[in-house]
Amino acid sequence: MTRALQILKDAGLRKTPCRLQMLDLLLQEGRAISHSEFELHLEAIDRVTIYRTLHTFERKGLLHKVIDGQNQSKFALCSHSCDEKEHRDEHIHFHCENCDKTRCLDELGIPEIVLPVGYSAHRANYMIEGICAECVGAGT
Amino acid sequence: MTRALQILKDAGLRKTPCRLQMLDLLLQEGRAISHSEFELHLEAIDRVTIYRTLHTFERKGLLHKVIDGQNQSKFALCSHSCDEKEHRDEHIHFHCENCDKTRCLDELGIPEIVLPVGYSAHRANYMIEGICAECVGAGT
DNA sequence: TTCTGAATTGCAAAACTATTGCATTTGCAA
DNA sequence: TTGCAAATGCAATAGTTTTGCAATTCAGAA
Ligand SMILES: [Mn+2]
Ligand SMILES: [Mn+2]
Ligand SMILES: [Zn+2]
Ligand SMILES: [Zn+2]
Repeated sequence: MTRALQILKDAGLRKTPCRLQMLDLLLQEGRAISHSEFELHLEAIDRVTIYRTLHTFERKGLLHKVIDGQNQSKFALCSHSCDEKEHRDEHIHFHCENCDKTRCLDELGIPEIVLPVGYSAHRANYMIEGICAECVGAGT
Repeated sequence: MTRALQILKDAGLRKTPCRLQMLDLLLQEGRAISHSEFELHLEAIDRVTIYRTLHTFERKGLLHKVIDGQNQSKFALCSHSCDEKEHRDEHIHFHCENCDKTRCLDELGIPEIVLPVGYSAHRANYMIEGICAECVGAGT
């Protein structure tokens, strides 16, 4: 049984071509993917179905939305034990200014901050922009 | 001479009603403002002019773009010596889940991170979501 | 103060991004 | 194999940001 199929089973979701292709792309690329990038790879699939699948996957704890400062949401696989009840995706994200790819740095937690009196924190987002390992030293 | 006018002079920008009203709102609110919020306050001004003014101000180092938790862009006054050559806006931002207001925490720097080998950082973004000082204990 | 050219604006249109309604198709468990 | 809820495709709508261009306005020079 393929990895993508296992993920769908575990989430209690039906196996469909759109879902399998989207999971395959995410697994293969190992980074956050935008709606428009899915659209390019899934030629036979309707735009709307991709939007709906992204929402379903996010709700089920398969994906988390990554804010990378461009005006487009990207989505990355949740690595741990996220599910419908609770997401735990508090790690640093890296956006490459050269190739525009966005990656989860799962191993890097977000440093805690002491806030001014009166503020209370629920969630934090730490995003770094720069040049990724693939692009360093690679001209252009 | 009003504060807003002084800012325009210092930046070498012409005085126009749109620019003055936008700076006035930013100075009065002391927080990051979204395009749609400017649009509500500046009734006589065209949407497109607001977009263009935001870009101009950003380029001149008067504003910096703030990404809040919903991937929506907001804009806040630069507090220090930003200009056309260089922005220095590396501080933490706070987005309140209750009132949706976004503020710069200018006094809080962003903790540095050691990145995996090969990555190089240019800029960092640290955003906290939670409840702000104004909203804590204020029902609703 | 008046004049003049460049900067700024408004309006229309286009380009992008995301959501909704509904009829049809599909996956899966009984 | 069948029944039915879940998922999809398509058309339409809604929301956001950019672009082109003609008309207006600002600020410095005369
Ligand atoms: Mn992530
Ligand atoms: Mn700020
Ligand atoms: Zn890169
Ligand atoms: Zn608040």
